[in-house]
Amino acid sequence: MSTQSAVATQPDTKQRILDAAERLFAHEGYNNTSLRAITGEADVNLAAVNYHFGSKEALLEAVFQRRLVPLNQVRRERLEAVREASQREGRPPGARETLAAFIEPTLAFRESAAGAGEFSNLVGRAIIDPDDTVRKIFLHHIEPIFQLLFDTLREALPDLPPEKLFWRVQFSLGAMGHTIHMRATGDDAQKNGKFKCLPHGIISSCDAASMTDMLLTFITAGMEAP
Amino acid sequence: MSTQSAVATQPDTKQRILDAAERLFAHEGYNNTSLRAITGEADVNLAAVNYHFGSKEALLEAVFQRRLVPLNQVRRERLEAVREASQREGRPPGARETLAAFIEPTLAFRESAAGAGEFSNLVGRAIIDPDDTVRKIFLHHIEPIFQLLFDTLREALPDLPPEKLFWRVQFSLGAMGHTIHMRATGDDAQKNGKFKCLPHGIISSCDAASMTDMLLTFITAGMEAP
DNA sequence: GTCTATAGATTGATAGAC
DNA sequence: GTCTATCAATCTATAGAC
Repeated sequence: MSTQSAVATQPDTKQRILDAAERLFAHEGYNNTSLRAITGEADVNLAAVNYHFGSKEALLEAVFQRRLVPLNQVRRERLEAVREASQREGRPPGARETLAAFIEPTLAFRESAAGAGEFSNLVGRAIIDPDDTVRKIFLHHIEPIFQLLFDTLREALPDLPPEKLFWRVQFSLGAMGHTIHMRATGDDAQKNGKFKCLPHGIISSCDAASMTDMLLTFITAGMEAP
Repeated sequence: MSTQSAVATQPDTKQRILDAAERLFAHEGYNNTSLRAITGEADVNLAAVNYHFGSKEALLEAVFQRRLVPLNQVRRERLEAVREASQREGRPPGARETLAAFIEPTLAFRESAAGAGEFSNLVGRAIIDPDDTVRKIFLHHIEPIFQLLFDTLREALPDLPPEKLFWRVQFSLGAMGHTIHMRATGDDAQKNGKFKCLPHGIISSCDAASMTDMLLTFITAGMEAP
């Protein structure tokens, strides 16, 4: 990406590490993924990680950075479009369109770029991941956009006390994170019988569009509850 | 608990290990908690874990077993009370009372017994924990009660297609798990500035009663959405 | 039942040849 | 930039004295 002189030997080593790390972090979790697993899957040398990124934690940060910057850009544009439309038409923003502006890019991101689906799982995991390392890096990235979401929702639901709004947003994030994570592991899970909590052998179609719609319907109703 | 002859030297070693493991698993996560940390906190010897429980995984199972059996008993009784009342009065069960029968014991358990609060955090974590070990043991315990919850909700919401109901229950569990986990880490988080996503310095009162009420209001509205 | 000591495996990270 | 070899730390689990 940088020097002009280089006819670099393996121009995609960094990318391959990022892709493998993204997939494994999303699938196995940060703490359960060893550098050896990553370099093995990326088919690069073990030492390459520390050469290119410096440490495992810095690699995680790079994984987030690569996807979250453009994703947050989309979310920001959509949230600001919602606010501008509401100002232009002299009405408060709708709760559902506001939530959609935040959530749809997250779930749709899965189809947007090769490998982005794995990252979408990682986001779903990061929202709920109890681990401090993952949580800290992730929160740092979403904090500004979360603030914008919160402010827009305050306009959409002016009668809701801010404290209640805060918790309802948390409920929504929990639902979203858990949903993405279940989608991520769902395919394996059904084969492995890990999905035994799915009663009566119901097989759920979980295409992005219908999932997003169901989730938005659910949390919009919850958000607008009296 | 077993032999009658023993004047056991440290009758509470097992309990102390269980308590320490419960607290650390809930607070740090299963994979991030070493046996050394547990035995250090419990002030017992490292080898005592394997002597009393056999392995780290068996210890986790024992931690779940100790609390989940009585907790599920309460949930079962409350869910069956809801069903009986509905049959007796010739009406379908209410969505909110059904959800409350499942969720209230989980969040109220915190105040019920000494140390149970820690376990409540562990449950919140287990619902959403991506780790397979935790998830598998936990799912095995809640599967029957989950089935009962699902069946009762089907009666409460007969017009909702089962597939949609399934996902809405998942949304609710995600919201609940995330909520418990945030409550668990919230106190530390506010001090450490980890709660930076909390906009404008809003301090949320998170006593069990108001949290449960807010959560139930949210997910009941979501569950009853058209 | 409790303890010390240690085996045996895995981890993140690094030094140095090429 | 890539590789081998290895360090130092950590982990779960166990053997055996007391």
